[in-house]
Amino acid sequence: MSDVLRQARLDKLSALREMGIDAYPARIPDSEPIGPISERFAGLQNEEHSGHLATVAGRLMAHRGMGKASFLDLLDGTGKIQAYATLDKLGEAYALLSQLDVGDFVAATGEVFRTKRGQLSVAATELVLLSKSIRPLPEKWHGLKDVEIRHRHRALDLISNDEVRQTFILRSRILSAIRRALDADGFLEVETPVLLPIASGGHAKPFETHHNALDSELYLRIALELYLKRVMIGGIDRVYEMGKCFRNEGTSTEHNPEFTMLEIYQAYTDVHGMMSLAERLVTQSIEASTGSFQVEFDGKRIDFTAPWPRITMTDAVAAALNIEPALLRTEEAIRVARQNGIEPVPTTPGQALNVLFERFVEETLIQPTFITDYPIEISPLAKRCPSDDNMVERFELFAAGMELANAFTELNDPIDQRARFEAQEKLREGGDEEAQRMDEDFLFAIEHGMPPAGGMGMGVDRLVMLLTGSPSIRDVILFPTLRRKEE
RNA sequence: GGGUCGUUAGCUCAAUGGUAGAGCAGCGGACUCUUAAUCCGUUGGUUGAAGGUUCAAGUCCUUUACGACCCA
Repeated sequence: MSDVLRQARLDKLSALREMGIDAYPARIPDSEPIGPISERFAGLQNEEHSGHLATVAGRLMAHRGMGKASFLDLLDGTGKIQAYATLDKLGEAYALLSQLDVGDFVAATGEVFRTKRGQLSVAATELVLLSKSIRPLPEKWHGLKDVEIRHRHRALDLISNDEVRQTFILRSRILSAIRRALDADGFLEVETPVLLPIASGGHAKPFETHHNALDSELYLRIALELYLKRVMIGGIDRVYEMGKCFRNEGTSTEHNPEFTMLEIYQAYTDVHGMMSLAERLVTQSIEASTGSFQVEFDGKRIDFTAPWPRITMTDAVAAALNIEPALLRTEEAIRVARQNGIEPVPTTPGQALNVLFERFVEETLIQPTFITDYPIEISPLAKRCPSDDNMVERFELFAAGMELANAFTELNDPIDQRARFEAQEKLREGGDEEAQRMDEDFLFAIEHGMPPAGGMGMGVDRLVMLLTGSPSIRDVILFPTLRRKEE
């Protein structure tokens, strides 16, 4: 950057030192939050004085000098208030103003009053520099728009763009609403390892790392599933974890290599229990955050009022292609895929159904919709449907064309589970790098008996995207993964 | 991985292939009720990087970095 602006502020630092002022004092005046003051004196008439002496502290966001009087806008985490600084009230301390810049932190003490023009203000009798900034903030009116700077230097984005700050406040409220809802239902939040000898429980390539002291390769987790099930096998009937998972793949508006996953396991229920749990969680998140069940997202209006429609994958694909559902349950499904230009041509009916779904249905699911009954070959951890050996009891929840959640009646048959893992390893040998890994430690646990259970995973970032109307996952992750830039 | 678009002052943006500009911020001055304060004056540039075409390149071409969007 041009050092001229920085140098001007460094010169002010020197000037302050000569004035005997510490620009970064360790002891600061006691102050009160700005927001409550604004609320308390909202009824103050123009030119009326409250008689209340307040000290406020915040970042200087604007400085309007009038010669022997100045107006300072101070912003803290709760709100903004104006300080009115005049030569006659401040005396020699008024000289401090000439060394202040927008971006500095300042405390002002004085009586709360309302100006002629109706602005609630503090008539400063004392002005104290709390911390000096030596770089200029982005421009006050147009703010910071450059997406790259916004992501690389999120602090500036948060300062400049109020809606960004609001998004992350809402994110926090959504997360705590989820925890509150689950805790109230008797779920226990646990923490399971991030560094694993084998990354299983999902279809994805993991990040690899190395443990020096153990001299062993480790992987970053791609899912929480198999460890949470071990906890449930151990007798914690209702368990969840909300934490980072890592997938070694490209980025998009819906993908970040590290993302926040919520996984929930509940003994003595099934996929249907998970459906109503999904509806409850989203409903309570909305009530705790935006309060609005109608969400504007990417130009579309999405209505989260439950219950949400439920449709089988087979019926959804059949409707999209205008064919008979029965056709998709047989080898004919492969022919249908070929006819619709699917490349490479799937080898099993289940894979064909899944690819057709992803190609022709997924993006059309704008309103919240449960898609149920998934092919077994893409669901190695889910229990079979009693009526159809080729399908499993599973749903995925879609909204705005995005996958929001994924749930099953959990497979608790250890013999079948081993066979499913073996089938996955075969796929891996056939070149599918994302096929799931055999996890002997998990099999060891499940062989001791696992209760019947429902389980669900939910993409927390995507839920936050929808509820805050953010079209990119990078809008809801404070520090999204970016390529390193040479400076 | 492929395609499209973008990158110019601290920030937001201009500039037919022909002298790189504006607003805000900054700096100097005036101003005791402003709030995008106002008024006068003024500083600030390796146009992301490298190469090429041309009398002349921010602009055209090639390569490249980073970002955004779309596609697989």
